[in-house]
Amino acid sequence: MAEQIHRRNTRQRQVVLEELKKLDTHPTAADLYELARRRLPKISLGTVYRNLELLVEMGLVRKITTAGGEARFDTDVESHYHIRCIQCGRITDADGLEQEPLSTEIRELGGYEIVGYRLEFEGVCPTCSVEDQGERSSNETR
Amino acid sequence: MAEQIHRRNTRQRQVVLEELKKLDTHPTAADLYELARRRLPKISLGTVYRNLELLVEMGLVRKITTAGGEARFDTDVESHYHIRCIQCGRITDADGLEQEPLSTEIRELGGYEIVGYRLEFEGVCPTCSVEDQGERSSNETR
DNA sequence: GTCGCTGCAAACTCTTTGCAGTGCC
DNA sequence: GGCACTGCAAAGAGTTTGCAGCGAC
Repeated sequence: MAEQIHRRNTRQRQVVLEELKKLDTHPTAADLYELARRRLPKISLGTVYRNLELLVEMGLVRKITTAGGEARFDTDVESHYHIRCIQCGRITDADGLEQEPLSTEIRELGGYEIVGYRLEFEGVCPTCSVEDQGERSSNETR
Repeated sequence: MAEQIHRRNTRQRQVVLEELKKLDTHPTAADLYELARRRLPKISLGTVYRNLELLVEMGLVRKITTAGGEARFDTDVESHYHIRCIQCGRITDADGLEQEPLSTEIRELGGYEIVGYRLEFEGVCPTCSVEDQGERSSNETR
């Protein structure tokens, strides 16, 4: 269980991690694929996924799974909250609010052994907020 | 925008809602499809999805999108927290903890206009907890 | 009779996986 | 040189959608 797994330091893995570190925008796997492809035109999406998974296992990357669907990735491994734009899905760090450790009172809930929690704020990002103003006329229910 | 949309009260819609009301287990669309099929053998999964979407729009059903992937559904429209089993994905209501209204201080965060938040507890459900005990030998990393 | 809804199947999005070849250690 | 990793492509899960016919109102 605690056996050391051998990992190679491949160019693909380096590039994925480097591109992710450059950003603070919480890109999706597809975003990173596009960025990595500029440097390694033959890299495949499967490789990006496999490397992100490994990097998460190695503790270098955090995978953010929000209500929006696609997973997003982050090199800031420290725990912090996220804000999700309910219109475009963009994820931003909630700076200023540090994630509080789980209350020791909440170790058991509904028969579950509680190990953590995820808090996610929902809102409208500045970009979508501006677009809303301009789209008042062509508004649709869906 | 506020125009009245005419909706028919179809058998399929009734059955989906009735089956959902019977449960407090937060079934997935596929679960409801199976249940509905016992009463309407020809119902299609697409119809279940379409009706769930309509019922959500009508405010009769809540859609729960957790970190786990599949959406789950609930007729308890009142806001409350959920606990997700990190092993089997089961969702349970966090009884006893009422969802607190969003603090008036948090109306703006990182440039976002904040409209809400979602809090989800993570833990191991009673069933998986028991299984863990019995599977200590055949444990795998993945 | 109208048109919202249905069943069916195909399509779509995101992610994972099987395989044969490649290149890191 | 072994084998972790790659590119490619196909498969998989969950969900949506186009279409012709059906049935609630």
